[in-house]
Parts: sequence; structure tokens; C-alpha cells
Amino acid sequence: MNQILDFAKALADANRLKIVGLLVQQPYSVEELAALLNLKASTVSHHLSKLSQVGLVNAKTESYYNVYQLDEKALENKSKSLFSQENLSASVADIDADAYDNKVLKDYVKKDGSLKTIPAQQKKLEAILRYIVKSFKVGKRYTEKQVNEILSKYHEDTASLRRELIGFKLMKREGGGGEYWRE
Amino acid sequence: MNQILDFAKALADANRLKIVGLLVQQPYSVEELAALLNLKASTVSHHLSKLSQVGLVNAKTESYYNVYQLDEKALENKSKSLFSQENLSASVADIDADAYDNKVLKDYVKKDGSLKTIPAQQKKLEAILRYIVKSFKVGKRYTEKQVNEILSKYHEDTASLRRELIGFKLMKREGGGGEYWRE
DNA sequence: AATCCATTTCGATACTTATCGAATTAAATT
DNA sequence: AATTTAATTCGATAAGTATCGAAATGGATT
Repeated sequence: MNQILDFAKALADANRLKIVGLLVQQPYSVEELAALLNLKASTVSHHLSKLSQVGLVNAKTESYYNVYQLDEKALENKSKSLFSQENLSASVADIDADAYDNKVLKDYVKKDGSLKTIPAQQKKLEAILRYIVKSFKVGKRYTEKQVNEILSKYHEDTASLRRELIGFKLMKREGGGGEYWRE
Repeated sequence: MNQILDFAKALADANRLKIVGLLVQQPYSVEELAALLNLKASTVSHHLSKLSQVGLVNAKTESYYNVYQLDEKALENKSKSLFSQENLSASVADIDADAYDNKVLKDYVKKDGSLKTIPAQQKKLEAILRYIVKSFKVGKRYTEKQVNEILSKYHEDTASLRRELIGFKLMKREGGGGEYWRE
């Protein structure tokens, strides 16, 4: 599931690093690796299984032996691309939305409930909007004037708030008539 | 000491990856990270300590808070260079080159120095022969009778041992005369 | 078919480490 | 100086995993 985590875990063991280091030079069988590392074959098998799961090594059967070799391209590709900032940002995807919202609210909402400023960052803005939209009853129709009146409790720039609520699809607007509602 | 291992270990934890992912976007204090990750501050502090040890993050004190930020260059440099084949080969530095031979000897040589059996596998046989050949002085000439006498200490099948020593080029034989020597 | 051998799988144990709560430290506001 | 607040350190516990030995698996050789 989480590629970065699995890759890092695969290399986060001294003996697995040694195995990779040995396989850089030439392929080895499980038995040979065990002898070289002073480990039992079953332990080495376990390590090779982890390395294989992330695609760093693969085995080819040769008569009795199971000869493992390093996938050099996989090593190079993954190590150079996996830890990019983009990929790391993806690790954040499943962060508790409520916890994040609470924190943002704490940062941006004054004691009286109004906003210090309107956040520039999308994620933060969205959290703020989820908070604001609760002031509107689900299903009820509002005129633009009514919408502005409610939004003015939060920030003087009601036009921006109104636009963002629509943009993030937290509220809907009917084409010409200027009616707003929350679904 | 082992840079690669420490770096991989630092990133081999889901919550530390999330921390890095969050810090990609902006700096955070320990308290904020704890709120976002649903962890206690002491735990986050522990994680930040590990990330800091490998130079991925650094803190600057701001009034009450200790604000951590990502060292983006360190992240990029280390992730792209650390897992190169050269560096990984270095992990092998402390492996005993004779470990494999030692393992084979342990398996096949009895306490009195003689062989349990003569290994059938080439690699093992070669390791055994490298051990046996040390009984012959370099350069000295031996008759076949003398060779057999020495080999009989290891195994009754002296003919096989003699043949294999020649086959693996650990000893030489002069065409007709039946003289053997080690170069 | 029967046997042999390396490898894998499984169950148990030991070691590492993530996590928490409490106590301590450090810094800034009162 | 006293107090407040965030951060770190410490001790204990729980969770994860490396390691081993024994048993099972799967090919290959006889």
C-alpha cells in the first residue's frame, strides 16, 4: 500500500543492507549469503522475502539453488524518485481530517468566532469553509444578500468567502436567480 | 556511523513519513504535529529527534514554540545519492571473506582434521581442497606415494582427492614422472 | 518411484523501538 | 522572582520484528 514506507523498511536493517551490498557484486544463493553473514538460512530467506516484496531482488532457480540477484534498475529508480517531496506529501493523505480542521480553526478563528484572515493555502481554506458552512441550514434557500449577512460575521471580504464556498462545492448556486443553498 | 542504515531507519516509520510530508508544506511546532497525528508531544519529540539526527529537519525557537522545518536539500541529496551501488557495497566491508570456506570446513571436517565425506558440490569441494592443500609445502616435489600418505589423513579415497586437486589446479603434476607440487 | 538438498514456512523467543505519562528543563511573560 | 507553557528526558509498557530450530515444500538427481 505505502510504497515509500515499505521501501524504507526494507533497507532499514543492517543485514539486509549487507545482502544488497553483496548482490551488487554478484548473485548469491540463500545458503551462501547465510554463511557470509553468519546467519541461518531461514533468517536470510526472511530478509530476501522482504527485499523481494519491494522489487529490489529476484530469484532464479538453478538446479538445487535459488540464486538471488539485485534488480539494479529498481534500486536506482526507487531510491532516486521515491523520496521526492511530492511522494512524501502523499503520506499525509490519510491524516485525521477533524484533527487538522481543529488545528486550523484554532489558528484562524478568534474568540468571537470571526476570522483573523482568510487562509491562502487550499487545505486550510477548506477547513475554514467547512466550519463556516455550518451556519447555513441544509436545504434552505438564501438570497445573496442573506448569504453576505451571514458571512460578514466571519470576514469583511464576503465576496471571496462566497466564491470559495461555491468553488469547493460546499454550497450550490442556481444559475441566474442568485439563490444559494447547502445540500 | 552507518549513514545509510540510519537514514533508512529514520524514514522507516509511518508517522515519521507523515511528519516529513507535513513539513514539506510548511514548518510546524511539536504541539501542532502532535495534534495533527493524534500523538502525544513526547512521542513526536522522539520522532523529530530521529529525523534531526540524520539531518532531515532542524528546529528554530520562536517565542514559546520550537518550530521544526524540513531541510529540503538534505532530503534530496541523501535520497538520491545514499543508496548508490557504491555506498551499498561499503556495507559489506566488514564481512569475512573466508566466511564461506569456514562454514564448509565446519560442516565437513571432524575434530581430528579428517573429512566426514568428500563434498559433491563444486563450491564446497573447492573450499575443502583449499584447506587440504595447505598440508603441502609450496614448491616442494612429492612422489605419488608421499601425496597419498598425506591425503590419507583426510580421507581414504586418496585417488579422488588427488585428482580433484589437479582438476582445480591447486596442485600440478609432471606428465610422466608422477611428481606433484604446489606452486 | 525414491531420495536428497536447498529453500521456505511456521512457531517460539529475544531484542528493538514506538508510545505514553510523569518528571524535568528551558524560555518567556507576569 | 514567580509563573506559565512548550519541549525534552526518563521509565515503563506494548507492539513490531529479527532470529532461530523444526517441520514442510518443491525440484532435481539417482
